[in-house]
Amino acid sequence: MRSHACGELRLEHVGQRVQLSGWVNRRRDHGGLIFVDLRDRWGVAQVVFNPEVSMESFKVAESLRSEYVITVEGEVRRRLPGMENPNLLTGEVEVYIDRITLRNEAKTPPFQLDDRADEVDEMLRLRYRYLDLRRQSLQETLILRHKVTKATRDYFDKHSFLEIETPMLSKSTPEGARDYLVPSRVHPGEFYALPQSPQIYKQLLMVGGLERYFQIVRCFRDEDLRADRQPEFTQIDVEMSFVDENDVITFMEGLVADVFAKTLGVEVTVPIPRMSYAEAMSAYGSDKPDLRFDLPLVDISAVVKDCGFKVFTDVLRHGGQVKAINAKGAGKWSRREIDQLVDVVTPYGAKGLAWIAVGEGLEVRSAIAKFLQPEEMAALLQTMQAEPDDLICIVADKPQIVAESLGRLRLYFGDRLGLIDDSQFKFVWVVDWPLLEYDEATGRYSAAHHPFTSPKDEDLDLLETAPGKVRAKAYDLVLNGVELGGGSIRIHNRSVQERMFRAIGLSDEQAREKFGFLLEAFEYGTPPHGGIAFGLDRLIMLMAKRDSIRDCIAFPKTQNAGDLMMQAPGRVDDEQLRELRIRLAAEARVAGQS
RNA sequence: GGAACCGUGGUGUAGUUGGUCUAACACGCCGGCCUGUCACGCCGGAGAUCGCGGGUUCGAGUCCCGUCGGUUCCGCCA
Repeated sequence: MRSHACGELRLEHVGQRVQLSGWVNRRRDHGGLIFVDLRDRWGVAQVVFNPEVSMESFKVAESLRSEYVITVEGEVRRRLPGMENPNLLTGEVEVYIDRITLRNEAKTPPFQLDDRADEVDEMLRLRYRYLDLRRQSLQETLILRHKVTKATRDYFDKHSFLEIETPMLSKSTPEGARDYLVPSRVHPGEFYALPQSPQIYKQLLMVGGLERYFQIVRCFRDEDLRADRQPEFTQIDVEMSFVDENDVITFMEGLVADVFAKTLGVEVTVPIPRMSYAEAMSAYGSDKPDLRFDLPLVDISAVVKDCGFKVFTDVLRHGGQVKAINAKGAGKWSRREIDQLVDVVTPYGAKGLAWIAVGEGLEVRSAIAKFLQPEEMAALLQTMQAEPDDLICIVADKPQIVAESLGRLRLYFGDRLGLIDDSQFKFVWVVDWPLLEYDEATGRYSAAHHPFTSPKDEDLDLLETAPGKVRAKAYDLVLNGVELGGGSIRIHNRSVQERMFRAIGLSDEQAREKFGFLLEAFEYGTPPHGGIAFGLDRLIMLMAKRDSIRDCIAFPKTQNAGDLMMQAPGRVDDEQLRELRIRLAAEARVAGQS
């Protein structure tokens, strides 16, 4: 049905007879002459219907409408001088049509399938996703996605990795995200869980001697959605034997550099800088710092420790800290604008936001000025390297709250003050993560990464004495303030794994029940191993400069995990439920009546 | 579980404090004219009980409550 793609026609094809198939992108009817922009995946070509060339084709062309599907044949000609269209790659030529076959008519689409559709309500576009997909901007991200996975497979293949599939029907494990469950018909009352990640399988592949594994694999987490979180998403999943942290990091830097070079033509400088978790939290108030701009958090505890402002001194007396950021240029903002900044930090637990606006000659405008001695204020300004028009924002609280609220305020200023250069790709490895984090709700420690992460050798014996101080052999790759993925060197020794389980409050009995097969496997000569997983959807989102991973997935779900096109999820027949021995609770039955 | 924002012809928007709103504009759609357009042009036309339900009021697109859908965020996401 085609000899050429619409988008590939060039001057070199002039004089050739071609057959094209595609959609009517636009029709321009001049009465005695009709132009049609014919579109396929490869682009757009102008085809011309002239009654002097073919009255029969011309008659058909008069009835064409947007999105009609046609096949046309004719001769490629160079456009008349002055009639070229420089906006079109095919703009120097056009095809004079003498045969046309109407393959299918089309209803008028519910929205116009051009760039203007970016403004159309996403709800409508998701209901007609198959129409939205015809648009160039969406096709571009899917093409990029293909190129990225292709480059990824090539890279791993070149380094003798094996792509190995792991089960989708798996088992629910404690900890981690909520599982998607699949009822078993054969085992009434029992459920499979869809994998949150193939974590244990890939470790067992290492026990199985496969040495180098990767998989581009779907993962499922039944948690609430965000712009960068879908209930099903894709990971580039990797595991290697006989490696340490440095090996995995270096290897993945090679992948990133290779993929960016081959798909975007962007050179990623390796090695990618590394930053400890402690440093990231302290300087940027985030475990995924956006390094496209500076604006660091500065500890001013020492400067204000004896000042007259009780809020600061009380916090410091109770083990808190006082930190500040210096927003260049925001010192000129109105009182009203500055006062609204407090709304940025209160959702993260900050009880308030103190600020100092710096004017010409370093005179200050601030509600807390009266609590500070002149020399304290001078020291503060010097610590913050204050200049005219600066706005110094201060939060005093527990370290965690200070970090999070000032970290968010930093991002807010980065956006508001235009500090972010969108064209950049700023990578950073965050390393030396804590192994465990204390959960105030349960009064227990839980795994910060996952319970198979190896402690640093030198911290191993803190596991029982000071669990919060143990650092992990874990690493996250961060790009432009987004967590691209993370991994770790794993525990490969039964006794260490048992100590880890105990540290997170799992009894030996529970550990054996849930992970006995893993503990047993560790007794059969398990090699040291480690790995990582990258979020493919997020990677594409960042590479394509999109704000949502929905733009990088062919058929994404809405915030309440629904599919507006398929109307999934949906009710099932009573018979299906009977086979599964499942009976709906009363509230589920009522909710389903619609 | 919580907070905020959005919902007006097919699409995108306008609609000031409730009152010629008998709902406007652009695009699209339909019909007519047009042989060099390329977001073609010109002329004409159709198309909306303002998401849904209640309330306040003499009067609601506009105010209030609820509900549905969507988005962003908090919690959650080892």
